Amino acid sequence: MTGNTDIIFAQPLGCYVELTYNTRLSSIRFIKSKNGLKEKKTFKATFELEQYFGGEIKEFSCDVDISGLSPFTQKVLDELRKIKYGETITYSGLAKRIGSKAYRAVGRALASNPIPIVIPCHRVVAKNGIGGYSGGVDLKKRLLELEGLP
DNA sequence: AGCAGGTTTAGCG
DNA sequence: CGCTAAACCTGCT
Repeated sequence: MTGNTDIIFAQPLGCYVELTYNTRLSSIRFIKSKNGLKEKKTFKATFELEQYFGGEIKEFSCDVDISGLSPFTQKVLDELRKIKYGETITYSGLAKRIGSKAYRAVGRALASNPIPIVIPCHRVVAKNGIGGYSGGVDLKKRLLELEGLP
């Protein structure tokens, strides 16, 4: 693998974001380092992400590569991408959408989601609270606020 | 096989 | 009202 990566600074989150590409966008990760990293923008999705953070766009048009994940997980993530900007859904609600009541398994699927934000796992909240998040609940809150949610 | 996970719901103090 | 306990389903070790 060539390991093509882009890096941008996400103002609303207060941290850097690293995007990894293969043939498609394959993974996103958050970098908490305070040291000055160089922003690098070469792929379309990178610009989209930057525009998203700036509130200029609400949806992503780029495709993602989740072929390495299990069928159930892919199904969950695929369904999750249909959740629109500014909307939220509960773990059980999402499970119901794919014809299952495995809300616990849904949480697991989201935890193994390689591409947060583009696959809006932050829009999935617990029925009685905000729920959890791979990159930290604090990060999740900021993402929700960015979309105008309490 | 067994365990743990980004939950949920019901039951008690 | 806040907390503990058991249950559901999947992916991993």
